[in-house]
Amino acid sequence: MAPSEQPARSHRYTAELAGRIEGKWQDRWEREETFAAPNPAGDLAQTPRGKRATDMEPAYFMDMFPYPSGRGLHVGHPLGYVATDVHARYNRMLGKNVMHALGYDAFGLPAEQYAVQTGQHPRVTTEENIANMRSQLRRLGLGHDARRTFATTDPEFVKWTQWIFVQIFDSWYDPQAADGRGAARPITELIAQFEAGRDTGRGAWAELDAAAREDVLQDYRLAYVSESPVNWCPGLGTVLANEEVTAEGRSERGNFPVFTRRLRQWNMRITAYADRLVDDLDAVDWPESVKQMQRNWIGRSTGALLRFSPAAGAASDAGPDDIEVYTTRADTLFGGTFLVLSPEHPLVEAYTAQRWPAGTPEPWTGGADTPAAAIAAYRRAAAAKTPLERQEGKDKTGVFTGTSVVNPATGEAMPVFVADYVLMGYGTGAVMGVPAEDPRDWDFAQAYGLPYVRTVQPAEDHPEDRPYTGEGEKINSANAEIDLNGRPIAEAKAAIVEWLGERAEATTQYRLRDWLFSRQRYWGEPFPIVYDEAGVPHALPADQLPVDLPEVPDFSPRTFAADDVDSEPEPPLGRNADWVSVELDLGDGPRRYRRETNTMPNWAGSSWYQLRYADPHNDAASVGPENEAYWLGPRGAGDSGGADLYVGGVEHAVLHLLYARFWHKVLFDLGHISSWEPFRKLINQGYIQAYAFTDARGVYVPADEVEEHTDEAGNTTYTHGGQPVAREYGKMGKSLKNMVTPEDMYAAFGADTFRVYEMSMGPLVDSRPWETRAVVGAQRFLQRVWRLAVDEETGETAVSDEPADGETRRVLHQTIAGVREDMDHFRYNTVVAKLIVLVNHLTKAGSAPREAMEPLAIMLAPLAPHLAEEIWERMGHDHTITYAPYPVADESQLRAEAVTCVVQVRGKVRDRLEVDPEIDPGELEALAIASDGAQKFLQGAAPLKVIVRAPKLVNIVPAQ
RNA sequence: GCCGGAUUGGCGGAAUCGGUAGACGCGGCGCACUCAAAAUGCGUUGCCUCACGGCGUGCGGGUUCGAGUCCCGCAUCCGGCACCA
Repeated sequence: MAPSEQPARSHRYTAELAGRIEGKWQDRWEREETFAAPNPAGDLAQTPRGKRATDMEPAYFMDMFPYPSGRGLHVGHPLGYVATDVHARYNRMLGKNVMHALGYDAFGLPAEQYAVQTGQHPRVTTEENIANMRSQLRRLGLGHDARRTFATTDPEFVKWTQWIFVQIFDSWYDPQAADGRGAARPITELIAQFEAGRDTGRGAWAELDAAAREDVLQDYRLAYVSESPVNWCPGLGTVLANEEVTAEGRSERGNFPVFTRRLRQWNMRITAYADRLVDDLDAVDWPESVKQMQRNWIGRSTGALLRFSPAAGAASDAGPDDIEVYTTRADTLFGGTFLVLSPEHPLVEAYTAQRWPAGTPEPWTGGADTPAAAIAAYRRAAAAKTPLERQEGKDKTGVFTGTSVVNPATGEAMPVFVADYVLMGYGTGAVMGVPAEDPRDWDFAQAYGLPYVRTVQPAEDHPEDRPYTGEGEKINSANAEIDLNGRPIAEAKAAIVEWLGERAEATTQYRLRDWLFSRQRYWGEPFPIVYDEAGVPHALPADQLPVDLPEVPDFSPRTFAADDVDSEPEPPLGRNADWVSVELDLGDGPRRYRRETNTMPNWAGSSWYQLRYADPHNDAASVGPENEAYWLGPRGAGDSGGADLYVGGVEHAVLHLLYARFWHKVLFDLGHISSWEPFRKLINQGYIQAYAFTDARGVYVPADEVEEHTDEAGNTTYTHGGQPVAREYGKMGKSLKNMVTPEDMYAAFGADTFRVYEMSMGPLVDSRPWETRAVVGAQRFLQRVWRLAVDEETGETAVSDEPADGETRRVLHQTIAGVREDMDHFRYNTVVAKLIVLVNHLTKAGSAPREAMEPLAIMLAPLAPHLAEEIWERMGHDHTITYAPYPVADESQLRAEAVTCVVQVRGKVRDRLEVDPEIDPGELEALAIASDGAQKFLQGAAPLKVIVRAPKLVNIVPAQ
């Protein structure tokens, strides 16, 4: 519209004016380095504000940093960033030294795939995407310390990622260290122990050559190469960590089938930290659900290893080794009627008999003439199954080995089977079959006609034809030496392990597997590892880092048909022969080495970036000790240390968050840092979801063109171009044609309105639907604030220096008290509601006293920082509102002159009284009983009982 | 199957110490201003009932003077794990 049309309202708070105000303050914050937080030491110790870090309480708030994809943001992406920004701004006003910055997690497949398509180097694409994302986010007014930003792809950052890898490679887990709790120690300490005579398991250390010594060390290093079963994904052309494989046995990325193959790959010995990763969850303030997911993922279980010997005469002539099984129910040994080996178990051959024993039931043989033939066929079939197929249907199958072991408790023979319901990857890969107390063993016993013996008295209503896994007294569990009958399960477990002596050992097992750490990709960190002629890996010293990515003719991973099980991984870095073969001096003169050609997984950079924000330019250390201790260090006994707040999506509950905890603990053990957890408090923000609409063909139509209709019966229907469409609810995105972008919001309302709306929609942790038409509510609120402070006709400041009236003071101080409380608990939705109440009161009162407007501006500043700065300045302040002290409620102003007391009869409200807040309870009781509402029920009679909660409530119970 | 979490008006949500259920916002309805519209302001808005009044926090029980809130049982939905011995 032309200005001449509406001269009277030329100073209205429109999207256009908001945009001007926002740009002004964003420029000024940048120019003045408003959000620069001083470090105690190093290059970031000085800031324009001149405050010293050591004079302030540190507060470190983090977001899960973004992957700078080229696809652009939608309104859901900034939710967490706005929340941490609100929290950070609030804490600055409480006088804390707030560190808040944002980096970029920039290695990964999308940039690589884009590079493959365009031929452009992924670094170019990545940097463009980062620049683009940075400008998109700048418009939100996030108060980040720009000096602390970085990308995981920056050579300076890669250098320290590689350095940390070397630390992990050059250490082992000493279970004796840290007073028996266990800790990572330098590998040199282990070598010294071997030199002093510690058993290597492969002969005397002094007699071993370099390659043999390295073989020994590889069993201890926290980063090691091993040939072991891994998840090979031909469709992606790379191997994957267990955490990256779905329950269906497919890749989380791309949904390709994943196969188990034995390959030589890098691993991280995260299993060494299993106990601490479980136990230390008690020290952090995280959502219980995430803690539970991590506990489940680590899967600690306590039980016992039991050893079974071959039955005399039944075994092959060779006399095979004992079979060790893991069980959590050692108490059920008397009910063990058979034994099962996983198809991959190393003792399968040794237990395979020459011929079927006389009387072997037909189903046990799998129809084969000899045990060897039956087992070979069975193993072949098992190997061809994907993990998914292996668990599908859960029908138990297996074949008899022809051999039996002896049950040490009963003396009975237990036939040994091979069956694929037993997994090689857990426990010992062998289980004792106890049909009566295990549903899986029950199913197998049913299928193969094996007997069962109950060893726990089932509950009375328990059906006879079911296994019983509940509590109860032991039965049928006695022999000449031990009698468990009548005892509870827990006691029986301990007793049986003790009785078995040499044949048993109490132990702990974990579901967690070591972390497969190498990938066959281009766009990742190269390993800081070279191999000598003997194939011995050598870590590169810090002064030779970073190892930069080589130029290669083709970035793409070599992928295969999704079901091509026999394909071999082929790392793209191997395509540059000049890079792979290198001459280096690692302390013993220049020699020729071959570089490791795998790259690190995506998770590497995010496993330690929480440290780098604290000291982003340090080129002598990943993080300087003084800066780490200040920002992340423990603040008292029992405190783990770590960032004060970490906000991000719950999808990283077991991947990133487990890896980051693991690396953090290794660095702690090695003495590089003082904190032993990376994140003290974790909040998982909810998702913003959106409605999408499909036409009669099931094709998505643009959601912003859909019209809503409500008929007289109140039914709502939707049409697009006059045709009915169906509504569904889900993610926001281009493919569902329901994407709303932050830019749309800036253009229509301004960034402050967008921020306020996102914070007011509901609790941070809940998911909620996006509704563009509701954003106007936030805009109206900010417009009212603006109108209180600024005359819309003249543009003059409208704040008065007259004192506020009593009622305004009361509302103001109630608001301050409530808002503070809510801010402390991240309840931003109710903060907004309370500020609206205050603003509505001032609007209704028709006055804007400075006494109320200044606290209002400060309370509004974390949520709508640009508008708050603008009116703060117009109220005569030269300095940014960022560090204005947060208001404190004056208790003496909170008391009202009268309060409403409800009069209840049998808990139902029957009357209301206006009373003095200080009223005497006895007086209030008399007033309540005399009230019309109460007398209607009492009719003059004395009440049976009266509960008085002065001054708010009286509940009367009449006599009848 | 196991483990977490949820269920409150047309919609998002408040009430978290057992004490006025529905704050605040969207949407709806009405009014003012306006030639008109937008914007803004004011009023109203859980359901049933003309009203008096009654009923209401997923369902069924219980504890209590009083229950959205605590206890027992059930249903539905969301998330995670799932042959882990």
